[in-house]
Amino acid sequence: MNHILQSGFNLIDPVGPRLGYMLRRASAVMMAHLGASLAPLDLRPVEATILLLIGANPNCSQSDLGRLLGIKRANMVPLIAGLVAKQMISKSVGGGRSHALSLTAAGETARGAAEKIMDAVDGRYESMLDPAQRAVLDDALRRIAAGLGNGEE
Amino acid sequence: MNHILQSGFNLIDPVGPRLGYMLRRASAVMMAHLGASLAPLDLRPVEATILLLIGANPNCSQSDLGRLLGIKRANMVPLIAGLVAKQMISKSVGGGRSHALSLTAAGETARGAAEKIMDAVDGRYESMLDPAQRAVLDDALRRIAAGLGNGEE
DNA sequence: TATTGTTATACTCTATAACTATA
DNA sequence: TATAGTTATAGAGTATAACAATA
Repeated sequence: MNHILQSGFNLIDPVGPRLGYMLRRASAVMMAHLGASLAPLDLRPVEATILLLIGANPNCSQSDLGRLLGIKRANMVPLIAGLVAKQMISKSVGGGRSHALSLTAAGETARGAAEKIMDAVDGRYESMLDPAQRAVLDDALRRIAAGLGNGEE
Repeated sequence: MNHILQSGFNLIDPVGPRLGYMLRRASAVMMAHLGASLAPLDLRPVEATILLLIGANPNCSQSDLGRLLGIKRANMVPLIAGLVAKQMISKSVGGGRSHALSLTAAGETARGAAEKIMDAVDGRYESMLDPAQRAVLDDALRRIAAGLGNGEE
Protein backbone atom coordinates (compact mmCIF):
# COMPACT_ATOMS: atom_id res chain seq x y z
CA MET A 1 0.00 0.00 0.00
CA ASN A 2 2.77 2.45 -0.82
CA HIS A 3 1.06 4.43 -3.51
CA ILE A 4 1.03 7.71 -1.62
CA LEU A 5 3.95 9.30 -3.46
CA GLN A 6 2.81 8.69 -7.03
CA SER A 7 4.65 11.61 -8.54
CA GLY A 8 7.76 13.66 -8.09
CA PHE A 9 5.73 16.85 -8.24
CA ASN A 10 3.61 18.45 -5.53
CA LEU A 11 1.54 21.04 -7.31
CA ILE A 12 0.54 24.46 -6.10
CA ASP A 13 -3.18 24.87 -6.76
CA PRO A 14 -4.16 28.41 -7.74
CA VAL A 15 -7.76 27.49 -8.59
CA GLY A 16 -8.64 25.35 -5.56
CA PRO A 17 -9.56 28.32 -3.36
CA ARG A 18 -11.77 29.95 -5.99
CA LEU A 19 -15.50 30.02 -5.29
CA GLY A 20 -16.44 28.65 -8.70
CA TYR A 21 -14.14 25.65 -8.43
CA MET A 22 -15.03 24.94 -4.82
CA LEU A 23 -18.69 24.85 -5.86
CA ARG A 24 -17.89 22.56 -8.77
CA ARG A 25 -15.92 20.14 -6.63
CA ALA A 26 -18.43 20.06 -3.78
CA SER A 27 -21.20 19.43 -6.29
CA ALA A 28 -19.24 16.65 -7.99
CA VAL A 29 -18.57 14.90 -4.67
CA MET A 30 -22.24 14.94 -3.68
CA MET A 31 -23.46 13.90 -7.13
CA ALA A 32 -21.02 10.99 -7.22
CA HIS A 33 -22.18 9.90 -3.78
CA LEU A 34 -25.83 10.18 -4.82
CA GLY A 35 -25.20 8.27 -8.02
CA ALA A 36 -23.51 5.42 -6.16
CA SER A 37 -26.28 5.34 -3.56
CA LEU A 38 -29.03 5.19 -6.20
CA ALA A 39 -27.28 2.52 -8.29
CA PRO A 40 -28.91 -0.39 -6.39
CA LEU A 41 -32.30 0.98 -7.54
CA ASP A 42 -31.01 1.10 -11.14
CA LEU A 43 -31.81 4.82 -11.18
CA ARG A 44 -29.58 7.76 -12.09
CA PRO A 45 -29.94 11.02 -10.15
CA VAL A 46 -31.88 12.65 -12.97
CA GLU A 47 -34.30 9.71 -13.13
CA ALA A 48 -34.88 9.80 -9.39
CA THR A 49 -35.52 13.54 -9.66
CA ILE A 50 -38.11 12.98 -12.37
CA LEU A 51 -39.90 10.39 -10.23
CA LEU A 52 -40.06 12.86 -7.32
CA LEU A 53 -41.32 15.59 -9.62
CA ILE A 54 -44.07 13.49 -11.20
CA GLY A 55 -45.05 12.29 -7.74
CA ALA A 56 -45.49 15.87 -6.59
CA ASN A 57 -47.12 16.97 -9.88
CA PRO A 58 -49.25 14.18 -11.31
CA ASN A 59 -50.36 14.75 -14.92
CA CYS A 60 -47.62 17.21 -15.73
CA SER A 61 -46.02 17.07 -19.20
CA GLN A 62 -42.43 16.20 -20.01
CA SER A 63 -41.91 19.73 -21.29
CA ASP A 64 -42.96 21.02 -17.86
CA LEU A 65 -40.31 18.81 -16.28
CA GLY A 66 -37.68 19.89 -18.78
CA ARG A 67 -38.34 23.56 -18.09
CA LEU A 68 -37.99 23.11 -14.35
CA LEU A 69 -34.85 20.97 -14.65
CA GLY A 70 -33.17 22.96 -17.38
CA ILE A 71 -33.28 20.01 -19.79
CA LYS A 72 -34.24 20.59 -23.43
CA ARG A 73 -37.40 19.01 -24.85
CA ALA A 74 -35.36 16.86 -27.21
CA ASN A 75 -33.29 15.45 -24.35
CA MET A 76 -36.35 14.63 -22.25
CA VAL A 77 -37.50 12.07 -24.82
CA PRO A 78 -35.05 9.24 -24.00
CA LEU A 79 -35.32 9.98 -20.25
CA ILE A 80 -39.10 9.58 -20.24
CA ALA A 81 -38.95 6.64 -22.62
CA GLY A 82 -36.52 4.91 -20.28
CA LEU A 83 -38.77 5.32 -17.26
CA VAL A 84 -41.77 4.12 -19.28
CA ALA A 85 -39.72 1.08 -20.37
CA LYS A 86 -38.98 0.40 -16.69
CA GLN A 87 -42.73 0.62 -16.13
CA MET A 88 -42.28 3.32 -13.49
CA ILE A 89 -44.32 6.01 -15.25
CA SER A 90 -47.19 6.00 -17.72
CA LYS A 91 -48.50 8.47 -20.29
CA SER A 92 -52.13 9.37 -20.82
CA VAL A 93 -53.61 11.97 -23.16
CA GLY A 94 -53.16 15.58 -22.12
CA GLY A 95 -54.08 18.95 -23.58
CA GLY A 96 -52.67 19.81 -26.99
CA ARG A 97 -50.15 17.27 -28.10
CA SER A 98 -48.82 16.82 -24.55
CA HIS A 99 -48.94 13.69 -22.45
CA ALA A 100 -50.08 13.61 -18.82
CA LEU A 101 -47.42 11.75 -16.85
CA SER A 102 -48.11 9.74 -13.71
CA LEU A 103 -46.38 7.15 -11.55
CA THR A 104 -47.28 3.49 -11.81
CA ALA A 105 -47.40 1.39 -8.64
CA ALA A 106 -43.80 0.32 -9.26
CA GLY A 107 -42.91 3.94 -9.93
CA GLU A 108 -44.41 5.07 -6.63
CA THR A 109 -42.43 2.38 -4.82
CA ALA A 110 -39.22 3.48 -6.58
CA ARG A 111 -40.01 7.13 -5.84
CA GLY A 112 -40.32 6.38 -2.13
CA ALA A 113 -37.06 4.44 -2.06
CA ALA A 114 -35.24 7.12 -4.03
CA GLU A 115 -36.53 9.86 -1.72
CA LYS A 116 -35.25 7.95 1.29
CA ILE A 117 -31.80 7.60 -0.29
CA MET A 118 -31.70 11.27 -1.27
CA ASP A 119 -32.67 12.24 2.27
CA ALA A 120 -29.87 10.04 3.62
CA VAL A 121 -27.21 11.46 1.29
CA ASP A 122 -28.21 15.07 1.94
CA GLY A 123 -28.38 14.29 5.65
CA ARG A 124 -24.83 12.94 5.75
CA TYR A 125 -23.46 16.25 4.47
CA GLU A 126 -25.87 18.51 6.33
CA SER A 127 -24.87 16.82 9.57
CA MET A 128 -21.34 18.15 9.07
CA LEU A 129 -22.71 21.67 9.57
CA ASP A 130 -24.49 23.30 12.48
CA PRO A 131 -27.91 24.89 11.88
CA ALA A 132 -26.52 28.41 11.56
CA GLN A 133 -23.99 27.30 8.96
CA ARG A 134 -26.68 25.42 7.07
CA ALA A 135 -28.87 28.51 6.94
CA VAL A 136 -26.02 30.63 5.59
CA LEU A 137 -25.10 27.96 3.03
CA ASP A 138 -28.70 27.65 1.86
CA ASP A 139 -29.07 31.38 1.47
CA ALA A 140 -25.76 31.77 -0.36
CA LEU A 141 -26.45 28.91 -2.79
CA ARG A 142 -29.94 30.19 -3.49
CA ARG A 143 -28.60 33.63 -4.33
CA ILE A 144 -25.82 32.29 -6.52
CA ALA A 145 -28.24 29.98 -8.37
CA ALA A 146 -30.60 32.91 -8.91
CA GLY A 147 -27.81 34.53 -10.89
CA LEU A 148 -26.82 38.16 -11.00
CA GLY A 149 -29.74 40.32 -9.96
CA ASN A 150 -29.57 42.95 -12.67
CA GLY A 151 -27.22 42.72 -15.67
CA GLU A 152 -27.31 39.34 -17.35
CA GLU A 153 -23.68 39.52 -18.44
CA MET B 1 -43.04 40.04 -25.00
CA ASN B 2 -45.82 37.85 -23.72
CA HIS B 3 -43.92 34.61 -23.23
CA ILE B 4 -44.27 34.58 -19.46
CA LEU B 5 -47.07 32.03 -19.30
CA GLN B 6 -45.54 29.34 -21.49
CA SER B 7 -47.33 26.45 -19.89
CA GLY B 8 -50.57 25.60 -18.17
CA PHE B 9 -48.71 23.95 -15.30
CA ASN B 10 -46.94 25.53 -12.34
CA LEU B 11 -44.85 22.76 -10.86
CA ILE B 12 -44.14 22.04 -7.22
CA ASP B 13 -40.40 21.44 -6.89
CA PRO B 14 -39.51 18.80 -4.28
CA VAL B 15 -35.80 18.72 -5.21
CA GLY B 16 -35.09 22.46 -5.41
CA PRO B 17 -34.51 22.83 -1.65
CA ARG B 18 -32.16 19.83 -1.44
CA LEU B 19 -28.51 20.58 -0.70
CA GLY B 20 -27.21 18.41 -3.55
CA TYR B 21 -29.38 20.08 -6.16
CA MET B 22 -28.76 23.57 -4.85
CA LEU B 23 -25.04 22.91 -5.13
CA ARG B 24 -25.46 21.58 -8.65
CA ARG B 25 -27.49 24.58 -9.79
CA ALA B 26 -25.24 27.16 -8.18
CA SER B 27 -22.23 25.47 -9.77
CA ALA B 28 -23.90 25.37 -13.18
CA VAL B 29 -24.76 29.07 -13.03
CA MET B 30 -21.22 30.08 -12.17
CA MET B 31 -19.64 27.74 -14.71
CA ALA B 32 -21.92 29.04 -17.47
CA HIS B 33 -21.02 32.60 -16.53
CA LEU B 34 -17.31 31.77 -16.50
CA GLY B 35 -17.57 29.99 -19.85
CA ALA B 36 -19.27 32.97 -21.46
CA SER B 37 -16.75 35.38 -19.95
CA LEU B 38 -13.76 33.36 -21.20
CA ALA B 39 -15.20 32.88 -24.70
CA PRO B 40 -13.62 36.07 -26.08
CA LEU B 41 -10.22 34.57 -25.20
CA ASP B 42 -11.18 31.38 -27.07
CA LEU B 43 -10.55 29.44 -23.85
CA ARG B 44 -12.81 27.03 -22.02
CA PRO B 45 -12.77 27.00 -18.20
CA VAL B 46 -10.68 23.84 -18.12
CA GLU B 47 -8.12 25.36 -20.50
CA ALA B 48 -7.88 28.54 -18.43
CA THR B 49 -7.40 26.37 -15.34
CA ILE B 50 -4.55 24.49 -17.00
CA LEU B 51 -2.85 27.76 -17.94
CA LEU B 52 -3.06 28.95 -14.33
CA LEU B 53 -1.72 25.63 -13.07
CA ILE B 54 1.24 25.53 -15.45
CA GLY B 55 1.96 29.17 -14.62
CA ALA B 56 2.11 28.27 -10.93
CA ASN B 57 3.98 24.99 -11.54
CA PRO B 58 6.37 25.35 -14.46
CA ASN B 59 7.80 22.05 -15.77
CA CYS B 60 5.01 19.91 -14.33
CA SER B 61 3.75 16.94 -16.38
CA GLN B 62 0.28 16.52 -17.86
CA SER B 63 -0.27 13.56 -15.54
CA ASP B 64 0.39 15.86 -12.58
CA LEU B 65 -2.28 18.23 -13.87
CA GLY B 66 -4.73 15.38 -14.46
CA ARG B 67 -4.30 14.09 -10.93
CA LEU B 68 -4.97 17.50 -9.40
CA LEU B 69 -7.96 18.21 -11.64
CA GLY B 70 -9.47 14.73 -11.50
CA ILE B 71 -9.01 14.24 -15.26
CA LYS B 72 -7.73 10.88 -16.56
CA ARG B 73 -4.40 10.65 -18.35
CA ALA B 74 -6.11 9.68 -21.60
CA ASN B 75 -8.37 12.73 -21.50
CA MET B 76 -5.48 15.11 -20.85
CA VAL B 77 -3.98 14.33 -24.26
CA PRO B 78 -6.36 16.38 -26.45
CA LEU B 79 -6.48 19.18 -23.87
CA ILE B 80 -2.70 19.62 -23.87
CA ALA B 81 -2.50 19.12 -27.64
CA GLY B 82 -5.07 21.88 -28.10
CA LEU B 83 -3.10 24.36 -25.99
CA VAL B 84 0.10 23.42 -27.81
CA ALA B 85 -1.69 23.98 -31.13
CA LYS B 86 -2.73 27.43 -29.86
CA GLN B 87 0.95 28.00 -29.07
CA MET B 88 0.13 28.81 -25.45
CA ILE B 89 2.19 26.02 -23.88
CA SER B 90 5.28 24.08 -24.93
CA LYS B 91 6.69 20.67 -24.03
CA SER B 92 10.30 19.95 -23.23
CA VAL B 93 11.88 16.70 -22.10
CA GLY B 94 11.16 15.66 -18.51
CA GLY B 95 12.03 12.73 -16.32
CA GLY B 96 10.94 9.28 -17.46
CA ARG B 97 8.67 9.54 -20.45
CA SER B 98 7.02 12.70 -19.11
CA HIS B 99 7.11 16.14 -20.66
CA ALA B 100 7.91 19.31 -18.77
CA LEU B 101 5.16 21.82 -19.56
CA SER B 102 5.67 25.57 -19.60
CA LEU B 103 3.87 28.66 -20.84
CA THR B 104 4.95 30.42 -24.03
CA ALA B 105 4.90 34.21 -24.14
CA ALA B 106 1.42 34.06 -25.69
CA GLY B 107 0.42 31.55 -23.01
CA GLU B 108 1.57 33.83 -20.23
CA THR B 109 -0.44 36.68 -21.75
CA ALA B 110 -3.52 34.45 -21.99
CA ARG B 111 -2.98 33.22 -18.43
CA GLY B 112 -2.96 36.78 -17.13
CA ALA B 113 -6.12 37.69 -19.03
CA ALA B 114 -7.88 34.51 -17.91
CA GLU B 115 -6.94 35.12 -14.28
CA LYS B 116 -8.37 38.63 -14.46
CA ILE B 117 -11.66 37.27 -15.87
CA MET B 118 -11.84 34.53 -13.25
CA ASP B 119 -11.24 37.09 -10.51
CA ALA B 120 -14.03 39.25 -11.92
CA VAL B 121 -16.54 36.39 -12.15
CA ASP B 122 -15.78 35.11 -8.65
CA GLY B 123 -15.91 38.68 -7.39
CA ARG B 124 -19.38 39.28 -8.80
CA TYR B 125 -20.78 36.43 -6.74
CA GLU B 126 -18.66 36.96 -3.65
CA SER B 127 -19.86 40.55 -3.52
CA MET B 128 -23.40 39.27 -2.96
CA LEU B 129 -22.25 37.93 0.43
CA ASP B 130 -20.82 39.66 3.46
CA PRO B 131 -17.44 38.48 4.81
CA ALA B 132 -18.99 36.31 7.54
CA GLN B 133 -21.21 34.54 5.01
CA ARG B 134 -18.26 34.05 2.68
CA ALA B 135 -16.24 32.45 5.46
CA VAL B 136 -19.06 30.04 6.32
CA LEU B 137 -19.62 29.20 2.64
CA ASP B 138 -15.90 28.55 2.09
CA ASP B 139 -15.69 26.29 5.11
CA ALA B 140 -18.83 24.36 4.21
CA LEU B 141 -17.78 23.81 0.57
CA ARG B 142 -14.32 22.73 1.63
CA ARG B 143 -15.74 20.15 4.01
CA ILE B 144 -18.26 18.84 1.49
CA ALA B 145 -15.57 18.59 -1.20
CA ALA B 146 -13.31 16.72 1.22
CA GLY B 147 -16.00 14.05 1.35
CA LEU B 148 -17.18 12.06 4.31
CA GLY B 149 -14.48 11.96 6.93
CA ASN B 150 -14.48 8.26 7.77
CA GLY B 151 -16.53 5.66 5.84
CA GLU B 152 -16.20 6.14 2.11
CA GLU B 153 -19.71 4.94 1.36
C1' DT C 1 8.08 -3.20 -13.05
C1' DA C 2 5.70 1.24 -12.48
C1' DT C 3 4.69 5.44 -14.73
C1' DT C 4 3.83 8.39 -18.75
C1' DG C 5 1.97 9.44 -23.02
C1' DT C 6 -0.93 7.79 -26.51
C1' DT C 7 -4.78 5.66 -29.39
C1' DA C 8 -9.23 3.85 -29.83
C1' DT C 9 -13.63 3.48 -28.19
C1' DA C 10 -18.01 4.05 -25.81
C1' DC C 11 -21.34 6.19 -23.00
C1' DT C 12 -23.56 10.22 -20.98
C1' DC C 13 -25.00 14.95 -21.23
C1' DT C 14 -26.07 18.75 -23.84
C1' DA C 15 -27.34 21.72 -28.00
C1' DT C 16 -29.47 22.64 -32.56
C1' DA C 17 -32.25 21.99 -36.51
C1' DA C 18 -36.10 20.10 -38.64
C1' DC C 19 -40.26 17.56 -38.79
C1' DT C 20 -45.22 16.23 -37.18
C1' DA C 21 -49.35 16.88 -34.56
C1' DT C 22 -52.54 19.54 -32.10
C1' DA C 23 -54.97 23.40 -29.78
C1' DT D 1 -49.32 30.37 -35.01
C1' DA D 2 -47.43 28.58 -30.69
C1' DT D 3 -46.53 24.48 -28.12
C1' DA D 4 -45.43 19.44 -27.52
C1' DG D 5 -43.22 15.48 -28.87
C1' DT D 6 -39.97 13.42 -31.82
C1' DT D 7 -35.78 12.32 -34.71
C1' DA D 8 -31.19 12.96 -36.09
C1' DT D 9 -26.93 14.74 -35.20
C1' DA D 10 -22.92 16.98 -33.26
C1' DG D 11 -20.08 18.45 -29.50
C1' DA D 12 -18.27 18.17 -24.86
C1' DG D 13 -16.95 15.34 -20.80
C1' DT D 14 -15.68 11.10 -18.96
C1' DA D 15 -14.47 6.00 -18.57
C1' DT D 16 -11.83 1.75 -19.85
C1' DA D 17 -8.56 -1.13 -22.31
C1' DA D 18 -4.46 -1.68 -24.65
C1' DC D 19 0.09 -0.36 -26.32
C1' DA D 20 4.94 1.95 -26.62
C1' DA D 21 8.64 4.28 -24.27
C1' DT D 22 11.40 5.17 -20.35
C1' DA D 23 13.35 5.30 -15.63
